[in-house]
Amino acid sequence: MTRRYDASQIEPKWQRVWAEEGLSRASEDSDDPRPRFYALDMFPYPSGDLHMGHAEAFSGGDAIARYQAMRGFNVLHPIGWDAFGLPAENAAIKRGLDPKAWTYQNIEQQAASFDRMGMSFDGSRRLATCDPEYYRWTQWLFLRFFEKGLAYRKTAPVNWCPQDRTVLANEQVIQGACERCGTMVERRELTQWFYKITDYAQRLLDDMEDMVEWPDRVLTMQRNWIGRSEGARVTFTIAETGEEIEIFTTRPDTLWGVTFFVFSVEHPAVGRLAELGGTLEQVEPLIAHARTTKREYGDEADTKDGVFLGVHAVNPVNGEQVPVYAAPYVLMEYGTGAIMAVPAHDERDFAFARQHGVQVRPVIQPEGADPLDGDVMTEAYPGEGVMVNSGSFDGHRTPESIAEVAAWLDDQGRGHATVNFRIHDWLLSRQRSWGAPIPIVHCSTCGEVAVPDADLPVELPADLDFSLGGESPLARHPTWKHVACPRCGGEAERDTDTMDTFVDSSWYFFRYCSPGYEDGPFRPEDVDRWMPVGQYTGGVEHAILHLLYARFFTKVLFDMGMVPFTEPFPKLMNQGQVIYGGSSMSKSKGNIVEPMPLVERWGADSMRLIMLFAGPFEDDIDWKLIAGDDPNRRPGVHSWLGRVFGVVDEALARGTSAAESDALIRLTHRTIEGVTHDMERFRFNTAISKLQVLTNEMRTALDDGGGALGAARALVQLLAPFAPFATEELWREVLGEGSSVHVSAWPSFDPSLVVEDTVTMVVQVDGKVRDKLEVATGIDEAGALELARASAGAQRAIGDRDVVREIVKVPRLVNVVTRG
RNA sequence: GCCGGGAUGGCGGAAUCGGCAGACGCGCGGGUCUCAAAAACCCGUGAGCUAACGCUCGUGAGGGUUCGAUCCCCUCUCCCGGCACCA
Repeated sequence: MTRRYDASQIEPKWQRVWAEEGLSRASEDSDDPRPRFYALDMFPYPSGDLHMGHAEAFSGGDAIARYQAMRGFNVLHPIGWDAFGLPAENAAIKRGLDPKAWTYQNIEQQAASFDRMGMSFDGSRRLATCDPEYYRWTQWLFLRFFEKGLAYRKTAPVNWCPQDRTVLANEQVIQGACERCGTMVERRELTQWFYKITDYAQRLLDDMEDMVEWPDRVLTMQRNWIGRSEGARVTFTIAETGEEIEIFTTRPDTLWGVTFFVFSVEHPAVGRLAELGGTLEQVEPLIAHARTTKREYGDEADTKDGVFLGVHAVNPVNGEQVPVYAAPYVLMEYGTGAIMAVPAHDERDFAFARQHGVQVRPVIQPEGADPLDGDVMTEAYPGEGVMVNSGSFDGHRTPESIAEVAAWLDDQGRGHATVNFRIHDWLLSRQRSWGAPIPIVHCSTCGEVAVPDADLPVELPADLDFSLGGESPLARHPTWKHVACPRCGGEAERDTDTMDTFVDSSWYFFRYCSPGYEDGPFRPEDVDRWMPVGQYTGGVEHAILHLLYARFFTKVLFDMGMVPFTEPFPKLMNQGQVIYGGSSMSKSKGNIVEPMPLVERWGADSMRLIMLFAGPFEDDIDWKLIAGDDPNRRPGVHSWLGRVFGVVDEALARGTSAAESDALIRLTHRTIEGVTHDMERFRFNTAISKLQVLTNEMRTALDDGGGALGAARALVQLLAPFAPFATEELWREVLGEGSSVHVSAWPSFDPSLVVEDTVTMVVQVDGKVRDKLEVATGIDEAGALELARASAGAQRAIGDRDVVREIVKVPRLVNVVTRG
């Protein structure tokens, strides 16, 4: 009597049993002999219920966690929520909801959905970054950074939405407009808090050399973001005022080719110099434009835009005076916000020079080509060559001369070799109220004063008014900010900004090691035991921000002696996105497919198998292509699970009364080997296909009257990380095991049984397959050749032509080469 | 523009120390069962030629290396992702 597969009967039952048994709890028992494994998934943001992206990511992460547990590891697999941030506040503004209630309600819903999906999270370690007992330590860490000078305040330009009257993060500015109301944002100078990540730029770069188990694209993105350039800083002088202006260049060897000088229009000196030069009228519109408009890139007209300021710069290497311009093509945020322009050897400078009629003077001549002539050049020459018109450096070759000139500048006191980074310090303050308050008190006598550790957390007040107003709800609160200065006791005000949510997520993985710890963000011994993370799983959208910040935090904690390693995530795995019809799912496109209805209809096991069988884990899944448009169509993996129930049931019924065939035993061992190998490389799709092959062969064996009990046990165990509910049912209820399949030992294989005793040998003639022979695996070359020559297919193809060569690769192939 | 990754049946994908291209699944076609449908199960399914045995073509395009190329090399086209006036 074959048991029918019914997920709705099976899944809620085991969900309950596992919770009662505490199956997923990591062991802190010091007598536990098992090695530890930390399986970490990027924690979700609690806006609404789980979406398809979560279903995909966590299906993979959970498969890894369950696999490692069966491999004999004591697995830590925690979950939490990245729970501060804009959506909660927007819900409050738009719909008058309490952000805290909204957030915790969503967390409960997502937690229930995770349970329903069979995720093996250790529920005793659950956290949310908006819990006061969590952000207490976010604030504590901020103060440690502050003490070290790694958190500081400075005035910087930020994105300001005049409609919503608030600062926005860069991510919240879409094509120059506020993501919420569509208003063009302005740039405003505001005093903000920063983390000094630039101090760690070189180390963040260097340590990537050893991170061989990260995806290349993520490493590349981080390298580009850090943007290291070697070059020199050179000091120019404004002829009319005598003030010195430093520039950064990667090509000091072209200094003798400078024919003009350019400030970014946002450079603070521009207004003053334009006034002096009598060109303020022409310059002002450019400055105003830059202030209110997001830069458009790739705009040809913009590249050549610019205004002569009416003043001149003195070139330190030859004393020449060159005209000074202000132009939008020079970025305030890179280098010093001012450049020396060498049109003969820089594309952008060349375009600008031709537009404005500035001289082009080549100082690098390509070897073995016609000499460059500045008057007739049609494009810049950025390549290598020999220096000319460069004083005593004439005849020196680039690129070697770059360092030579830099060293010479240093000797002369006119500049110095340096390294420039593109990365900026991390602006962490937000004029938002659903975040961790910055634990600083501003006192008119004492200045910036740290809130004493004993007074942490600085808690958010419960009664914030989220209606739109002049200042943030926190700043507007009638009493919250007014406190006594911790140092002098005088009247003072709290900082009313909160921290970027990326601060919250830069250390949550440490907290999981010591849930509820009262004496610090984590207990160092716990972190020492569990970390670094064994496997980190999450979306590639965090390739730069979160992963870079978390690496930065870890290095700072290392320097403080709090953790014994400098990289938190040696292994990183990025899942692909779930898209629909070639583009991302979104409300506006109306193409959102929800995972939970799928789970209710077909079961969590089927949902997980659909996700992992669809293709390589790191590739996108186009839901339209793999599932079609009919939600009631039975998924193929669901039918397969039904067949698995059939074969396991039948294998048990037959028991040992019928012998298991040698072929099936060998296939079972090959499957164990193959699936194990695939799990190590996250090739879930091919692992599942191997299990399907085994299922099909078991079906055949049973239909032929044979046994399949050994194969059945292996199948159930190997499938357990993917389909935890169905396999538990089969393991305990059908196979009658006393304890969970998820704590059973991952099956091992006998290498001697992995090798087939016969193999198909391909017989080729002139590289084309002409016959296939079944031969013994251990066949020797002479034997193989003899069989091949004699085969009907080879005879027919060779005909009466001469055999000129025979290639034998035992036992797989013989290729007979003819000439005829 | 620069960097990274791709292109294989109707579809998702498999196979790379160079050696049977298309595993596994979806879809589709045919069949069994059924009054019928669904489900389940069985068979078939790259294209073309052939009565059949078989043969030819085929992994984005072109070329090269090789007995043999989806795999290695060169040139090109297109697609996806990231960065984007970075001096």
